[in-house]
Amino acid sequence: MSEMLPGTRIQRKNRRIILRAALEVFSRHGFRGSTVDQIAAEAGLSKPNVLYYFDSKEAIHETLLTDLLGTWIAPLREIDPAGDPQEEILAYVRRKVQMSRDFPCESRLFANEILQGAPRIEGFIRGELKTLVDEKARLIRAWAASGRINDLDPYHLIFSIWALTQHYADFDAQIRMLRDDDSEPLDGAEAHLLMLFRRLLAP
Amino acid sequence: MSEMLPGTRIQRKNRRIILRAALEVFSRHGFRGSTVDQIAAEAGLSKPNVLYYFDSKEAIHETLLTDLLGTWIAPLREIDPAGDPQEEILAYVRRKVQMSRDFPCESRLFANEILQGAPRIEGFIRGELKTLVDEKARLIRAWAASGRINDLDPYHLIFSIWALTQHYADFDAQIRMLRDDDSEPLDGAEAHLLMLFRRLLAP
DNA sequence: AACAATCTTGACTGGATGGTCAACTCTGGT
DNA sequence: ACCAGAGTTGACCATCCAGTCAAGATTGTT
Repeated sequence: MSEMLPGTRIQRKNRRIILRAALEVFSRHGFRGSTVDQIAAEAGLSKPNVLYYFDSKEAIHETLLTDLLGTWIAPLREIDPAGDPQEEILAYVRRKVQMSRDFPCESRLFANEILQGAPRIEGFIRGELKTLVDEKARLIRAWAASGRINDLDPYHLIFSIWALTQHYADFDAQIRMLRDDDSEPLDGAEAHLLMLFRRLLAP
Repeated sequence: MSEMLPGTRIQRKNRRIILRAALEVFSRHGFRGSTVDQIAAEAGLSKPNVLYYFDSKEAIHETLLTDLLGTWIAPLREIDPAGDPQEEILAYVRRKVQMSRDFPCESRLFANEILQGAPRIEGFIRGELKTLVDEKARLIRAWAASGRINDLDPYHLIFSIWALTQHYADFDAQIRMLRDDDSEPLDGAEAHLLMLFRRLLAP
């Protein structure tokens, strides 16, 4: 039998179930607004059972956040200095749209943290994220200097991509209420955003 | 003596102080995450004193939200069908940037509500806001049909304006942590956003 | 000054909530 | 079948928190 993951089969299964349920609850109500009872109910377990697998509510939250951060910056990291500038940035937009579609809860969990002033992930933002953003900003500036894309502030460009893509996950409730049909808002969004950034980036 | 506002001088003063303090607290921690004690401390009053001026924590929150909604849609309402299409939309962007600068707490309070699924303001969104958005969407579509601006989905245009402008208020903490200098991020943002929408709207 | 109305607060209550524990059940290996 | 360890939970505790209340302090009016 493989020794890949720690814990028994049941441990692995229940920890996964709890994290899934906690993500749903935390992403909607924030840390303080969520209760262990809610998480337990969502997971289909009893409260003491949830606390058998995690030391505390705080520990569940921290696990979720830590797991999240890695996947959160992966799309930005994949921007290839050797690729075509416009295509690389548009591909990044596509990856971010995809993340809003596939991981809306994760997006809201992140948004909740930032809204509160980012106390739990300040280290990540000032460290790993800032290093990466600075690096990609230099790259974009170099691309602009070579005349292959419109010359714009790379930080504001990155913030614009974040704002526009994450908005469709974070403000999903509002967007749905403002639509007549019940089509997926993100379907039209991808085309709209690609058009927007194509125009913005054209030299 | 004027009878403009209800209550005594002290009542008006303290209600204002409490609402100001509550806005600060609620906008950071959300409704469930905030305590009356926090609000009282921020206001420099005792907890029972806060509850002397408002029936409940819920009542404070509701007052804030109701006060907010009116000012929140005013900038959109001001778009003038008789004006120049591009200038009208750019002026709307400018007003929204101004709101993020002047009322960041209000923006975060709103964002918190939407993140939670907008349970308290669903009526407002489906009613007053939707009516207004639909009206302005028709206007923008007519403008596009007349060839005076780029032909794009008016709903996605409006969502883009909201996403980009509110991002600077809602994600302020992150943006500050990613900057080296300590200049006001919104200074550069306004120029960036106006450039972005000028390019997007060009026919 | 005197009085009534308004304002303020320390001490309290009841319910919610995070976390514990002892007793119980289930699982897998022999 | 048996057993040791893993998994589960009802009952419980301590703390936090919204809201109450009665008693005292302040204010405005005469």
